[in-house]
Amino acid sequence: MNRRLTSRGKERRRQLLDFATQRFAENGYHPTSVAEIVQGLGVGKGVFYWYFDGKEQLFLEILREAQQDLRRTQQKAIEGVDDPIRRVELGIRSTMAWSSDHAEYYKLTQFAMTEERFVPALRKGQDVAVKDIIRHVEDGIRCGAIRDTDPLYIAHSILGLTTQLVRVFIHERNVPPAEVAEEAIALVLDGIHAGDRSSVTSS
Amino acid sequence: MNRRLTSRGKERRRQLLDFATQRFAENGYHPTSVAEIVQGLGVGKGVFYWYFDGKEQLFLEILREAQQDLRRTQQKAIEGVDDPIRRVELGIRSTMAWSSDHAEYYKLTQFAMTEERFVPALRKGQDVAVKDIIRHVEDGIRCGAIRDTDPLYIAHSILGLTTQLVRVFIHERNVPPAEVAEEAIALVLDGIHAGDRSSVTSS
DNA sequence: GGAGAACTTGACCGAACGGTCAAGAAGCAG
DNA sequence: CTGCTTCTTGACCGTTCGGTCAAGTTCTCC
Repeated sequence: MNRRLTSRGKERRRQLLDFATQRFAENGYHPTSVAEIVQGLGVGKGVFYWYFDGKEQLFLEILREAQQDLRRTQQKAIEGVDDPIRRVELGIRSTMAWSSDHAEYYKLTQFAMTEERFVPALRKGQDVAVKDIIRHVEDGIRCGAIRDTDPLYIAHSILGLTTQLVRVFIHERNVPPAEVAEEAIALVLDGIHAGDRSSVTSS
Repeated sequence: MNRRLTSRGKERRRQLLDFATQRFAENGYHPTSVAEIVQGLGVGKGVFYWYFDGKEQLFLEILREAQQDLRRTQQKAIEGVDDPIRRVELGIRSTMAWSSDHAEYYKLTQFAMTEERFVPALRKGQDVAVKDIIRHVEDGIRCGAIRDTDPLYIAHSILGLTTQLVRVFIHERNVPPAEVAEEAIALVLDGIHAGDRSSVTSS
């Protein structure tokens, strides 16, 4: 579906994307019908199919946009920083901030993983994220700042720990993202063991 | 729906639960219809509604059983062990083993989080898991083996890191669970920083 | 063997879904 | 105003879904 859109058209498309995202996140993909989406905007059903091929394409579009936006945010956050540990730190911090601003997107990802047809789109995004982290981790290993373990494990550990803390503390408990980021970074860098190895945890 | 079931009845119920679990995991909850489930067992539709109130109750039942089974496995694994770090370790190890044997449940959990009506059931299970971990963490803090950070953060960090490694390495890459457990434990205990603090990582 | 409980059948139902489309309104360029 | 594209309407369609139920079969126990 590639249509020439006027500025009014682009605006409509945005409205549809935003409202659908909100409803999908609040109530789930399947329980949210196309009829509900267009009713929510007070327009006819044809509007929806003017801008999108169907419900599925709309959903994929939402995923794609979110992945793109998060990655841009992360890259902006670490640009100009060389220290690999620092880059991981800033990546976590910016992810927490972004996730706090885009709570809706989390549930969409969760759901997407449960239906085969959405998995490929999702995997694409995660692969990019992991590749990004791995680059920093490998730099860190090379310069001796990070333990010499398979970077893939490390990258996914960071991803998993971060994701869970985002869900539980930011989305479910409304803890400020900066605060959660501090804890996440401390745990990522030094684990749960007692005995500080003085990670440079600037605040 | 509380029916007196003969042994034949119990067997049927099991078949329905198992087959539905498999299909939900493979293809998603919504795309799997009740009709498909009963066809898969070669029985009439009435059979389904003899044993369950509906599709939703069936799904909740599957979740409940899985949570119960995992917890029993964990408790069996740590019984008789006193050292808190050791208990966390064994908890992770048994979780990895169980997850490897029950790959289907992972996707079900993912999905359940995306629809409001399933969240309460899920939360109940997670709360129990967190409470279990917290008990060990508090013991660990008390005896100085674990850093003095909010146990809630630590518990969720462990949960999140473990969950992610399970998904990526056990479910997606078929790495042996024992191997993944080793990495998880090392990362949980000591973080990603270089410089071993000689966690007693027995193999 | 008889009675009642446990189980099974499958046609059927109303509702809801994603999606289509002929028709028309609104905006804009010439 | 004319003609073209963009945008909007909402009735309508075929399909599928979760769920019901009257009827029939099988099991159990006395």
